[in-house]
This record gives sequence, structure tokens and C-alpha cells, in this order.
Amino acid sequence: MPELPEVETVRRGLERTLVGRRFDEVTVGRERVARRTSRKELRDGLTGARVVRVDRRGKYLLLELDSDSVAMVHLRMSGQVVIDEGRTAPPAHSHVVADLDDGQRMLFIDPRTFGEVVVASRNEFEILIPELGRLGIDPLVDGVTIDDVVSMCCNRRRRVKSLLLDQSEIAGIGNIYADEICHRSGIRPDRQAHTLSRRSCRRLADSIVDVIEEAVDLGGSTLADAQYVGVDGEPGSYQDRHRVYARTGQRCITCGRGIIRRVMIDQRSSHFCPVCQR
DNA sequence: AAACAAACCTGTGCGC
DNA sequence: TGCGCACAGGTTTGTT
Repeated sequence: MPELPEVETVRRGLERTLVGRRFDEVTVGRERVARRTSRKELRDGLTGARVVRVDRRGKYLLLELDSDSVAMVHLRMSGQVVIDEGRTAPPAHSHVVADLDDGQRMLFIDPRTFGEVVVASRNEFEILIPELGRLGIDPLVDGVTIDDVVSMCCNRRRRVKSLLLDQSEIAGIGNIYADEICHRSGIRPDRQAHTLSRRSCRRLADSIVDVIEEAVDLGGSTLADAQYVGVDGEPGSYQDRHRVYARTGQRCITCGRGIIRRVMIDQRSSHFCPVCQR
């Protein structure tokens, strides 16, 4: 599921349902979800704490608690955060089950178990989660200027898509949106960054912001395997706007001439139109 | 510096 | 129907 637009959709849902709520009983199932600390630290850190604010940094969700601690949730490949009425048994792969003081329930569900939840005091937070300090600019919060892109690309032999996926450059772009951004920019994802003209850098900067904002407006992308996006289980609809992602062999919607090709870049499937992307 | 490989897991879809 | 393989929205670590 989750790149910036999906994580932002979850953030908004949690802001609506979780701010002001207190965690009552908390059950941590699988040890792996709390691997950076321990099941006990995760349970104790949440239990009795009230949520003050819900933030996002790139793909990282941050729940600010009234206990001077912060909870970090990362969904990785298959994580979901769901708020429900708590009247049924938690679905399979519910690794964290937290009852709320209003009778609802928060679930962290994650079949592939790459995701994690960390609770730590403000002091130890940066030491425990050092990658937060290495995140680059956030397209939604900071915007992306042509100068940001020029300085990211100049003298870099790396391929454009590789840079877009680098969370220390721009935070929040993942495999779907990197492909969609390249397509909207008219730039092949395997193009070496230093060969981009100033005009291409401007198109890239604009496309990053436009694609991400549009995807957020539509609640992110929910793919065929129906991993939900919203905390209420509602799917997003940006998948209907995908122009290249998972469209290998189909005709390009934009130019009507190219057939979408798939290549591997940084071990990730990458899709582009050979006619309108150069 | 940059590309590549593998690792962490489970589930699904496809060809045979 | 069943089996084996490829592949999946992310990130880290280690090797070329």
C-alpha cells in the first residue's frame, strides 16, 4: 500500500479519530512488530497515553502522546492501521490491538511483517530511529522547487528514478509515484540525472508536487489486491489515474502511440512510455 | 559514487 | 487440483 499519499490519507484518518483519545488495553501479538524495542515497551508506552497530535514525515507516521513519548508507525509493504468498533475478533495478522477510551479499537495489521511500531520518549526517539533525521524534503509540506531538483541532479550519474526513490533526497516517493512522476515529466526513469536540462528539472519539480497532491486528494492508490488505505477501510481512487504503473504492454494513454515498457531499476519494476518519455 | 544482491516475510497469481 | 516460480506499495546492509 503505502507511499506518501497513502500514509497521508491514514494520517488524516487518525487525526480525525485518534486525537484526544486514550489507549486503554493494548495487546502486542508478534514480537517482530516491536523489534526495535520490545513488546513490553510498546505495550507500556501506549497504555494510558492520550494522543495529542498525528504527524507524518515522509512515509513515517508519528503519534505525539501526552506522556512525553512519541509513537512511530511505519507500514512498509503491507501494513495497515484500522480503527473499528472492536466488536469482532481482530482479523488475521493484527499484531497490535489497542482499545480506545471511546469504545473503538485501533489495529495494526501487517501480513508481511516488515512494518513496525515504536514508542519512545522524546529524548531517545532520534537515537532509536536515526533514519528520521536523514529524511529529505517533504513534497506536500515543503514543496519542491526547480533549484531543489537541479541541485539533486547536477553531477549525479545516478538514474532519475533512483534519486526519486532516495528518501534522503525527497521523502515519501515510492515505486508507483516515481513512475507516474517520471511519466508526467516526460523523462525516462533510467535517464542519468546529470543529463537533464533546466527545463526538465522544472517539469520534474512540478510533477512531483502535482502527482503527490492529486494522489492525496484522491485518497491514494488501492491496487487489485485490495490492501485498504483509509483507517475506515475505504479504498483510494488514484489507481484509476495511473498512466504507466502496472500497464506493461498497454498503449500509452497520453500519446496514444507508445506501448508501455517495463525495466528493472534498483531492483524495482519500472514502467515508462518510450515515445513520450525521453 | 552508484549499481547490484540479498535479506526481512506472507500472499497471490500464473504457467504447466 | 496441485506445484513451483515470479512478483508485490519499503528499507537496510554488504558487496562489486
